[in-house]
Amino acid sequence: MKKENSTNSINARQLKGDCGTVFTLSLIGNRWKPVIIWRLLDGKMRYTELKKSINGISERVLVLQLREMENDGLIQRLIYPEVPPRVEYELTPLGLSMEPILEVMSAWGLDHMPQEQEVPIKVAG
Amino acid sequence: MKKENSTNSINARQLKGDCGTVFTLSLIGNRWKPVIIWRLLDGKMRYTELKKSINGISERVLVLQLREMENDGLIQRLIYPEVPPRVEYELTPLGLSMEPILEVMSAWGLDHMPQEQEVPIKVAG
DNA sequence: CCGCATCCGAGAGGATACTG
DNA sequence: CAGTATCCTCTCGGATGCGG
Repeated sequence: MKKENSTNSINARQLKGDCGTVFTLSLIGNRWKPVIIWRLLDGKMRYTELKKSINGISERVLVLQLREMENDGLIQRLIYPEVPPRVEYELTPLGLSMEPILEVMSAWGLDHMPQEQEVPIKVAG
Repeated sequence: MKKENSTNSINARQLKGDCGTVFTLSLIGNRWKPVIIWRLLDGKMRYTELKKSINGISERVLVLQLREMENDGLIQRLIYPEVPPRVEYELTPLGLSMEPILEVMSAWGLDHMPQEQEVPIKVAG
């Protein structure tokens, strides 16, 4: 809470802050991208692996998100010319650089969620 | 990039991470809320003040966002029974606790935006 | 001054069937 | 296996007019 500016006009810090957050959220401020990045922080994954690990996402949406993230330079798509086909997704350095943001958001969320229920760890492996 | 888990199953860190980020983004992961919080970090503001300071937002959307944020406990609405009416919006402690998140997102955004153009500071005051 | 009511278009995200 | 192709719903956000 800085009151360095006592007038009602907007200051540069605010405008730049807007800019930054708006840009950041344009890349990851939606339903699935943070989850995808979170998964890929443990290393590259194949398409079906991602799909199975992300509960509730549809195929269409997963592909759309992956394509957008590839265009934004957050992930890299690795295609192996094999039969059956094999595609892996991997974070770029830019994507990796988002880890601190996700950590902060995750920590705040866990701290302030209504009732912190422990997530069941049991997952089909 | 932690590879503490070499199997393909999901681990607890990931699930909790999802949870936290999804919850956090459900509160501020949209077009205007980060900007509104950013404004209020400098202190409480009146409705019209907010409207003028946030370029491009419509009245309807501003009110909707403010109501949602009030319901989520991020801001407090202060009504002064005067004529003409006077309403001020102020961050709650919960809303204030989001400052670090916005700072991190803003910093990352400014660092990685295509061309960092200086924002013109000239604003009608 | 501070909204609320109404209408509207765009697009995000979902379900499902099909293909190289 | 790794996607396309359709179709559909629902919410977000915008424009505008009115009311206490």
